[in-house]
Formats: sequence, C-alpha cells, structure tokens
Amino acid sequence: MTAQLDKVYDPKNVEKKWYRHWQEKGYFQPAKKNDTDSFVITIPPPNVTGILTMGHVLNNTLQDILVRHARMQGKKTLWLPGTDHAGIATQNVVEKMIRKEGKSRYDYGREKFVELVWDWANRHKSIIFNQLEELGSSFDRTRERFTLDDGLSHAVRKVFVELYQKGLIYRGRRIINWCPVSQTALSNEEVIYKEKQGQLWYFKYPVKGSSEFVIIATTRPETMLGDTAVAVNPNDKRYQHLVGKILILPIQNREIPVIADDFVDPEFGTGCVKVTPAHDPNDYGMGERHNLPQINIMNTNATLNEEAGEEFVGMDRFEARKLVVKKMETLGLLEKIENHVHKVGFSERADVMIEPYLSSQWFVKMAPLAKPALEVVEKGEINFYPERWVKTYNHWLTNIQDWCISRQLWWGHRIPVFYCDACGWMDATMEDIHVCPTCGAETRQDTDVLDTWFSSWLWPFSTMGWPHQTDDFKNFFPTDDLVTAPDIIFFWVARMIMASLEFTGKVPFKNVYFTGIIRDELGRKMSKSLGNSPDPLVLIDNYGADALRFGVMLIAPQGQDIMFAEKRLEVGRNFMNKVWNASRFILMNVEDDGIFAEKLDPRSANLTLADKWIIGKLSQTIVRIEKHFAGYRFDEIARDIYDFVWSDFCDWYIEMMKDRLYKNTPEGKVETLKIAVFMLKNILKLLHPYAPFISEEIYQKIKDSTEPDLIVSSWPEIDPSLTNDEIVNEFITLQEIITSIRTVRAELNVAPSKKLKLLVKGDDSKRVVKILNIPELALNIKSLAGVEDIAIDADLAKPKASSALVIDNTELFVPLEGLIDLDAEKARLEKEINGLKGRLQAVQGKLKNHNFVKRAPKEVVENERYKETKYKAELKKLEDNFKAMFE
RNA sequence: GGGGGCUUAGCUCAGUUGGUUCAGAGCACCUGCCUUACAAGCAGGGGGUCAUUGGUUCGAGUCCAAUAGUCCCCA
Repeated sequence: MTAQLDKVYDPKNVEKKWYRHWQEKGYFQPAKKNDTDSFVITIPPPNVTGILTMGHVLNNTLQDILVRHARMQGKKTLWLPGTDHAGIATQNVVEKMIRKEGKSRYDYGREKFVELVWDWANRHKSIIFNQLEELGSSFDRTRERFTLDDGLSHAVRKVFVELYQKGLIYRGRRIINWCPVSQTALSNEEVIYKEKQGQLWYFKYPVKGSSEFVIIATTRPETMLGDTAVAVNPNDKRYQHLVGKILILPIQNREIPVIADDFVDPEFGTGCVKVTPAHDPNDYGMGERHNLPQINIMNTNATLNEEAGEEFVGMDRFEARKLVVKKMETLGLLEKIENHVHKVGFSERADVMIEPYLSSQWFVKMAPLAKPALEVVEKGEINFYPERWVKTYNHWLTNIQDWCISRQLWWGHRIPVFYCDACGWMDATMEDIHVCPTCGAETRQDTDVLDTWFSSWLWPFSTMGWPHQTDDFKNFFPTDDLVTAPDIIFFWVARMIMASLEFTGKVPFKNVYFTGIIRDELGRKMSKSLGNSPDPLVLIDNYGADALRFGVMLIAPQGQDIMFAEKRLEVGRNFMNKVWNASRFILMNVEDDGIFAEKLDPRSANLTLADKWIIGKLSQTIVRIEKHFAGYRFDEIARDIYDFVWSDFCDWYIEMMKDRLYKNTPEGKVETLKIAVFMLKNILKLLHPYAPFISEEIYQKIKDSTEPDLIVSSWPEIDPSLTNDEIVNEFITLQEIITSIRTVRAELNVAPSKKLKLLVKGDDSKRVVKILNIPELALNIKSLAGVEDIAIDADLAKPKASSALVIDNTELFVPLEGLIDLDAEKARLEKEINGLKGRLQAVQGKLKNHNFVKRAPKEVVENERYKETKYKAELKKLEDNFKAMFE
C-alpha cells in the first residue's frame, strides 16, 4: 500500500519539515566539485531594522527560483545571504527607544551607545532570517555576512584608504543635504523631491542711494537673512542698468551687490533672484563664481543662529519665515505673495524637509569610476532586464556628481582618518594611529562614520573575503545574477559596478534583473506609514509559502509594477491544491510501490495517443520554460506550468487515464500509472523552484529510495522528437469531438446523466473515423462526453431529431429523440454557421488580395488556401443539415 | 524642462522574433453538475472596433510618429 494524501493540502507542517531537512543535508551549500559551472547570487542585504515586506517576498522568491533551478541543473550553486547595518535608520530606532527612558545617545556615550545598537541589530537579524527561511530561501547561512562585521569592515577600510591615496576621496566644504532631525549629511540620492503647494514671496530690496527697488521672488523667505547678492541674467535688458549697483538688504541692513550670472532664468519670478551661497546649491555656485561671502545663518537643528540677527537666534526655520515676512510687510517691502507649486527635498529616512547646508564633508570623486562602469554595460558584459534601465543608468552615470560619504552618526564604519592637531598631520590608514608620526603628539580619529552604501557597494566581493584571495573569492566571484528593485539602481547597482571594476578589475555580476515595485490595489507604493503592506508571515500562514511564491510570480511580469491584492493569492493556493489532488489521485491508484522505481523509457512502444500527446506537451513546456529562464520571464514560466498542469495534464490526461485504470486490464492499469508517475515526477521538478515545499513533499512519496531528494534532483530534459504534428492533430480532433458533444449537451439542456448515441458519417479516410475506430479512444469519448454507443457508416442519413456537428470535415450526429429543443438547436446551428462564415470570409478576403498572394510567404498562402477549402466544405455540411431540419 | 512606463473583457493583467494555434488568463457574471483527485472543483457560455489618429506593410495589440489620459525617475 502506498502513502495516501489528505483531501486538502495543508502546508503548515510540511514547510518547516523540509526546510530543516534541506538545511541538515547541506544542500544550500555549494557542492564541492570542480567539473561544473557555478551559479552565484549575493542577496541584496535587507536592513537589520526592517521586517519582511512584499518587496522582499518578490525579490527573494526570484532569487530562490534562480538558485533552485541552477542547483537542479547540477551547477555549484551559492546564494550568499546577509544583512545591512542601515546606519541612519537603525540609529534612529535605537535613539527612539532610549528616548522613552528619557535619555539621549550622549547620555550613553559613543561606545556604550554603539553596543546598544549592536544588541538590537543582532536580535533583528535573526527575525529577518526566520522570515526569509519561512519563504523557503535556499541560501547558505554558513556564509552569512553583515556589512559591519570584521571582514566587511576591513574591506571598507581598505577601499577608503586606497581611494584616499589615489586622490579619489577628499574632504571638502560644500553645500550638502542636511537632515535636521537625524543631524547628518546625506547624499543626493537620499533626498526625495516632492511636489508641494507653496508660495512665492516677492520682496523689494532698495537700491542704495536711490528710491528704486529691485523685486526678487523667493520660496524660502527666511534665507534672505543670509543673502549676499542679487543676481540677474546678463542678457536681461530690463536689469542691465542695475548690474554692479549696491542694494541694501532689508532687516539685516547689509550692503549686497547686483551681479550678472547666466544661471538666472529671466522667466522665473521677476528675473531677479536673491543669492544665498550658504543655503542653496545653485547660489553656492554663483557665490564661487563671483567671490561672494557665504553667510551661514542656521544651526544644525535648523534653528537660526546669531548670523541671522539677534531676534532670530534659536528660532525654528519655519517660525523665522513667518517673522521675516511679517517684518518685510511692516517695512512696506512685501510686494505680493503668489501660490506656487514647487519641488521640496525630503530626507528618505526621516521624511523631513532637507536643508541645503554648507559644511565640511568627505566626498568620493565619481567621474573616474563612472567611465568604466558605463563601458561594461555598453559592451554587454553586464545585461539589464528589462533593458530599458540601461538608459536610466547611463543618464545618471554621465551626469554623476561626487558622492558625499560622511555621516554624523555613531552607528557605522568610522572614517579611518587620523589628525594631529599639534602639527597638522593627517592621513587615512589601515591601522589606527594614536601617536602622530611626525611630531609624536596624540592624534584623534575623525568622528564621522561612512554612508551605509559605502559598505554595500563592495557587497559582491567583500562578502567573498576580498581583499584576501580566499577560496570563495576565487571560486564564486564574479557572481552571476543580481535581483533587485529599480529604486536602488543608483544607490547600489551602479556603485557596485564601479567599485567592483575599480578594486577587482571584474564586473560584480553578469545579469541584473530589476523587479517591479509592489503596490496596493490603488496603485500606491506599499509603506509602513500607509499601513497598506500585508505581513508576509500572515500570508504564509493563510496560504502557504508555495502559494504565496507562485501567486506573486504569476502576477509579476518583467518590468511592470505589481498591483497586489491578497485575493490574487487564491490562484496560487488553488493551484497548489490542484497539484496536490492530482498527485493524490495517482497515489491512490498505485497498489505496488515498485512502480516508483520503474525507469520509464518514453520511447517504449506501448504508448497510447494520449501518452504521446502529454509527453509531447511536457517536452514543449520544458522548452518554453528554459527559454523563459534565459529571458528572465518568471511570470511566463509560472503560467506555462499552470496551464500545462491544469489544462493539459489534469483536465485531459488524467481524465483519460481513468478509462485505462478502471476499464482495462491490470497490465493497462500499470502501464498508465507508470506514465502518470513519470509525468508527475517531471511536473514536480518543473514546479520545484516556484513551489519548493509541496513539490518536495509529494516527490518524497513517489520517488524511489535510490533517487535523490527533489531539491538536488536533475532538471527535466526530454527528447522533443517524441511527438509530431500528426499526434498533436489527432489529439486536437479527439478533444474537439468531446468538447462539441459537451457543448450540444449543455446548449440543448440535456441532463448530464442522460447517455447519448453518436452517429458518424464517413469512412477510414477521415481522421475522426480513424480515431473512433481505436477502442481506447472511443472509450475516452464515451466516458468524457457521456456517450453510450457509437455507430460509423459512410452512407449515413441524418436521423430526424438530431443535432449535427462537423468536425474536421466529418459529419457527426447526436440523436436527441424526445430531447431536442428545436429552437435551441436552431440557435446553436446558426451560431456555428455564422462563426464559420466569418472565418471563411476573412480567409477569402486575403486570398482575393493579389498582393497577398504575390508577396506573402508561400506557406502562409498555402495555409490560407487549405483553410478556405476546409471551411467551405464544413460550411456546406452545416448548411445542408440546417436546411434539412428547418426549411 | 529632460527621460521612461502604462492605456487589451466589468476588475487585475498576459500577449519580445507582424500572418485565427493572438484576440487570451485569473477573478467576477450566466447555465448545469456534490461525475468514485480536487466545490480551493467539473462541464458549458456571454463579454473586448486591443486609448485616439495617422504611417510602414500584402497583412499591425504586435513596428514608427503624433495626440490624450495616467504613473514614475531625473533636473
């Protein structure tokens, strides 16, 4: 007796069991063999602060699919997992935590605080990994890395020092993006611009020694306190006379010049703009060009300082704005206020308005790194899927700006630069320097840490042990594929390519698959603050990990965002249940386990038409799936599996099998079960990358003890020559006979329990007749269409009350004495006739077109001619029947 | 301002070498079925001038251009 399955698939116990089994067997570690290709992916490291989101489900499912597929292909497969220390986000979380105790990080001090963050991060790391494991991720945790662990920190330091020595890292005083809440500098990429309804204030600045005014327009009135000039376009005729004049800056009563600069857009506002070099990046540029003073009026927390004037000191930037406007109004210098829509920068992490701020920071000179990165993508050494992201990538890299990498945080890689205040010595070093090498005084280390991405950009090789030439680095780098979301193409993808080329001389990966972004039903990005992201663990609990994976894959086409609704997972769950029940059916019919050990040769002579057909379909499906793997078309693969299993295997093959199981000899039963088991094994293999748990669970019940576990079994290959067009056409005709009779039954309201007779007009030259003369196929028709008796006669006359069908140019009659609904039959026939007429017309239209006949390929024309003859003949038969019955 | 995506059945979407094996799927809907794997199922059915307009072509959801609507990225 073989193992029996429950009626409904319950993923609960199955999933954990197999995950543990796979792990214990060490399947997630790359096989130690030298004679095969390797396949390597490094995970985009999730933030330690994070919980699993739908984005992670999508992303990690894709990676797991690639990895399981490669593993089954026999490659040395490595998926290297890890997490990211997420500087700002993690520090924020812990600071928030201790704030509840009424403390700040300064109460703890740097060392103690960082310890606290480590504790927190370690706890969360395990939560994240549990979640990813529930999903089925077959990554190798023995190689798990963290961006702050010793090895990666060493790589980061090495890279910093090297770039510093090459002059590609420098310290500079610049306008940077300042987050007043996190109190740190940010890179340009960490600023998100949002459209805001704001206002445009028009201020009058008096011209010195004249009653004239210059009217400027600004969106940020408070910054006027730091103005050091007003600028106009040199070609603006309206203002040429003012250039070089001196203005009196109101409130501050400071003298500032009017300058001419090409940057000014004469169309904006009045064509005169205030210039605040310390608080606007464009103004900073103008300030440099015109040697203007830079007056910094703000503290790091976005309150104003003494430079703003006594009454503003300590005032928040937005309060100051109100006060400035009020004062200008009182002075009679407020011209007008207009509503104005403009883009305002917000910090990615804290979602707070960014302050362009003048400060000293560390930068990476990017242009020299960008050039080779552009080339490798151009030359196709790295391919993007979908390809269009190349444009975005190119655009960013060709307009690249230097990267601000210093952060005023404690959690992260501390900048390895040491200063001697006594003699001015400074250097970036691999070892800590406590004593100045020139003067012997005590040194101090830079207090800033590095941007988290400064460690992430080394990820594909730092995780392999670089800068050391470890075995892993030699064996597994460069990696093969990267699966990531397009919103980090600049943050991460482009930078990894640059770093990898610079430090290893190799591309970090060969293919980049950009996923879509998961949105909610209303098309909104899923976010914590909106609360519109379902908890994947809850979904796994409700549907099972396989259904979640399969369902998401089914709705995630390449390059398109995904509108997610929980309901859409039902398809996945239902499909898992379908697979389960198909397997259950086969298992419940197997009486002797020996059948599982049989090695079926699909070439064996005993195959029926259905066998040949389903094997052919299987091989077609395998070919399609391989093609789609090559093109990263994961949704198509899911669809191919779904359609094949459900529509071909279950709806037709299994149904036909039943005749051989129940109405045949014992040998026939064993024969068909052998094929069914063969099919099922292959189906489970194809399914495994998408639905690893259920496939392994079933496979274990049908595999022979000498066969390996599914996860490490071989990927299916089938000789496509096992099928041919004639087999396919015969089967299609068989399906048509069955479907047509079913349609007659349904449309003429004949009860399913009522058995029908089938009369066929024709001889052996007709394919329909040939099929009906094969006993097992006739049996299939009887079972699947509810027919009890089939009669074939070349000279058959149409029985009176009967329904007429034309299939493959052969007339079939279903006598419906006493059952027939004449109106219904008339409607049915008319529908058939009209459909056929339509098709015939289309074909004839083409054939009447001389250009078509002349210029279209021969095969296409031939095919149209063939169809014309066929349709004509069939139409005549239908019309004759119609006349006989209704005229 | 520049770049990109999307617009196919009531809903969510497939359709990548232009030719009824492309006009599809799932859900929803209608009809009939608890047929001995599955009601998370089975059988049958209705529903779309493939955003609009032009062009290329013997032939266009499929290629090109413009327009409209919509979303995203960059400045």
